[in-house]
Amino acid sequence: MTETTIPVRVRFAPSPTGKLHVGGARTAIYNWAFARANHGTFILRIDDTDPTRSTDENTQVILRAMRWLGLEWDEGPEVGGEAGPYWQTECLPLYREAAERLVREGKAYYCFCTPERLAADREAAKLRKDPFQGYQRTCRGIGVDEAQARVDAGEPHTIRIKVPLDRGDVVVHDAVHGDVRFGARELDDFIIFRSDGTPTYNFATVVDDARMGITHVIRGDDHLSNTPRQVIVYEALGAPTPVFAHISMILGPDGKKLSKRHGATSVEEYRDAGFLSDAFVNYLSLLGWSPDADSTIIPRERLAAEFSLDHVSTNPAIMDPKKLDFINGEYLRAMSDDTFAREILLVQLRAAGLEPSEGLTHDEAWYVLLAAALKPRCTRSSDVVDQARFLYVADDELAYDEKSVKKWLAKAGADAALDSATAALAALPEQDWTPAAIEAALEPLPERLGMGKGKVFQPVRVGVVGRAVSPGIGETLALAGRSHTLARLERARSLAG
RNA sequence: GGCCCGUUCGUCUAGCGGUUUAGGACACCGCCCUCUCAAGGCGGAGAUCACCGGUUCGAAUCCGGUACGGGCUACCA
Repeated sequence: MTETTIPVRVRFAPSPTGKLHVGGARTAIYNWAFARANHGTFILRIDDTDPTRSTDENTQVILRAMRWLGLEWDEGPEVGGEAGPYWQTECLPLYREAAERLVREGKAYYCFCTPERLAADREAAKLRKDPFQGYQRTCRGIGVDEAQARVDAGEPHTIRIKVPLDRGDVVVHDAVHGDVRFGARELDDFIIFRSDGTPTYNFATVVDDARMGITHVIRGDDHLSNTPRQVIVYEALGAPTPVFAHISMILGPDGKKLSKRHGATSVEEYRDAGFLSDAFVNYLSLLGWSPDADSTIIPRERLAAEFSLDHVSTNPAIMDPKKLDFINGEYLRAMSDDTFAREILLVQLRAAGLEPSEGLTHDEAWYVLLAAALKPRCTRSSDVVDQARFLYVADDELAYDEKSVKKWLAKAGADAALDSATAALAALPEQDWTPAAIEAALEPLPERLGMGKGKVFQPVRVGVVGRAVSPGIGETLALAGRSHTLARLERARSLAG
């Protein structure tokens, strides 16, 4: 992007009023990637000024989600930094000081209008069809001494910013939208400090962003209209305005704002559903950004190296779960069998209670074989559980899928297929019980029986697996083991017609 | 009401005035591979670039308007 003379400092500032949503996650990813691509600093700040909705638990959930996403922050909670505090609730005195300083400097003033009065003014403006329905600057003319006296007397008051009368249009320099112009008449003297002594969002974030030396504010589109207000605050504070970058929203499949009724919305739900952090980050980063015309799989190193604001698209993106599945499958398949066995198989099987939490039920080679067999058949990590389940039930407790039995076992010829397969397999000694040897043993049977391959192999598969779908027959039987295979074939024989 | 933003295959996008019969990916369809299901390979269909006008020799690309969607306009963030 543009070359910057000062080092890049960006921040992600979630409100702990809920879990980390996919929209917030993408904002975090862009901030992180932008910092990395520009050798800058990525700051995490907790915007918890809303005490009624913010909770420590949510904060923890967000930190955990950030860690899971692999978005390590350089400054912020738990890691500290020069520009702290990184929690807005710890900055309350700072906001107060800043606001009072502005009052002293004549850049802000006390307002004694009651909410009722404001509502009435707004109503009146609407009635006379005044295009401007903002604050009428009622208290702007009150003398400094009088205002101070009323404040000292305990009269409820807010503090409002004083937009300079000679301030022209505000032009926001946005790295993704270009220059956006807001008419000077639209700006009103908005509240920066509430009567309860807390700062408003538009004030607190600017105080913090200025204090932290944020150079680029990358955030959701919903803040674009607030930006001119914030620019006024920067100017009052005498702080340089950062570059802004407003990114679009993420929508549900129906084109409406993403919400619970669309299914999973929080990062941890995706984690729990068996998505890989790398794949999830890859998918989300592509929702509104692309490095070139034809890349889909973008490792986070590449994202961190190539991310740039001028390739961020302006239009909202609809979340497509199918593509997420695809990308996740790609990452799964890209893993080595060994890694897949250790990080996916074992973890998932243990979570499902199939593998003991300590020790293993099979030897290492077995897991690698299982990994190789299952890897191309999974889109989510958790898919391995269902596919491996037949390997973890007792022979006499294996459940048979009704349709598969009907289609393959309860058919004429199935008995002959099972008998000859059993004979061929029984002749295979334990030490030769490998996928290749099993396939070699089974290979001549169809011709010998004068049957199609499916007619021979499918009854065997259903007999051992309980259903008609599994990895290749050699791998499947090798994984099941010799004795289990023979026991199951014998049991299946009774179901064959 | 006012202000602001957005609109390229179903979806994510490439595209920055001629290189475009608008490219890629997911999804979809077909074929190949094949003992099933995947994976993989090959191919196909799919977008009058929201609409209307203008600028230009030439526009998806620039300008204006309209429609639709979204945001802000709060003592929410």
